Amino acid sequence: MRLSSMTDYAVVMMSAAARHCGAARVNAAELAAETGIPVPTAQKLASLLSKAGLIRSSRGSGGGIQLARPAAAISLADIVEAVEGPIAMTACVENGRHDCGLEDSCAVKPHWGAVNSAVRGALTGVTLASLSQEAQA
Amino acid sequence: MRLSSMTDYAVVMMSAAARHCGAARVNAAELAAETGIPVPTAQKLASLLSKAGLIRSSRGSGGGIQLARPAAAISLADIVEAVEGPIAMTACVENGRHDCGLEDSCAVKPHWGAVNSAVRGALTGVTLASLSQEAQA
DNA sequence: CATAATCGGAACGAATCAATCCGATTAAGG
DNA sequence: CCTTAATCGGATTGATTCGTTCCGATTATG
Repeated sequence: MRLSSMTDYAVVMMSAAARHCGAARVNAAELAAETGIPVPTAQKLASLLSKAGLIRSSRGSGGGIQLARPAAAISLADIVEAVEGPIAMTACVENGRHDCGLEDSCAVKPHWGAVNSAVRGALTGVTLASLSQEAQA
Repeated sequence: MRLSSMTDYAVVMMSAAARHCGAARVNAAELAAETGIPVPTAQKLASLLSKAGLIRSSRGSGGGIQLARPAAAISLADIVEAVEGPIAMTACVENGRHDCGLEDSCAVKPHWGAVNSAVRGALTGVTLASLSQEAQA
């Protein structure tokens, strides 16, 4: 019940990118320096986020990345799914995996779908824009 | 964003125990045989669930375990916290851990509390009684 | 056309997790 | 009161996944 470090870094990185939204392109190394994330890790995250369509990446010298969507249109669920894949609490609901050993006799299995939807809804309700806001403390 | 196998097994095991609620005591080996969970794993889970106060264990010959509370009063969040510890999406909010490297400059940190509450609320809304119901499919 | 800087994917090492085994404790039965 | 039986509890081993790092392919610039 804890998201991986990669996802945590991805959220921090996206938040930093959101603050740089004005600047057309920011390279991954710059974001890494600001956030403290190791540079290779930031590059790997940039690849994942780019493939997921959350950011647009420009190659070549002077290139960099920028948000593909407004920060308000990017939810925490999007980032989690981009890094960790589909949100699935259990291996039962994964497609093609049948190593549970119970399968049909498991009375709990049919209920996981509702749980997944509830958790996903909770994460969808949090937008990147709200995460980028400064703390009110 | 996936709960561990131990938690998955714990939910299945608690569901099986709920169905045996009529029988005063059921030993862990019996539940393991019904659910297909390895016996040593079931024993370890029984220890965790007992320490968390979700089940009552009776030692000695003829002993076993039984639910400490009605199934409707046990939520999925209780089981998750019993096995995996407090629900915390990130290591930031863990008490005593300060290995993030960002700490104060992290603008995202203050918002994780709300996310944790949202997810925890989603899990609290699912009771063991509803999980024990047969599938309506 | 040559150069430089970037993204993309693949390989290595470390840490956590899951499963297993053995000892201590406890209640019942003779 | 003693023996027996069955259970919890913690410690060890192995495997899987995660995190990090490095190298090659691509692309805009000078």
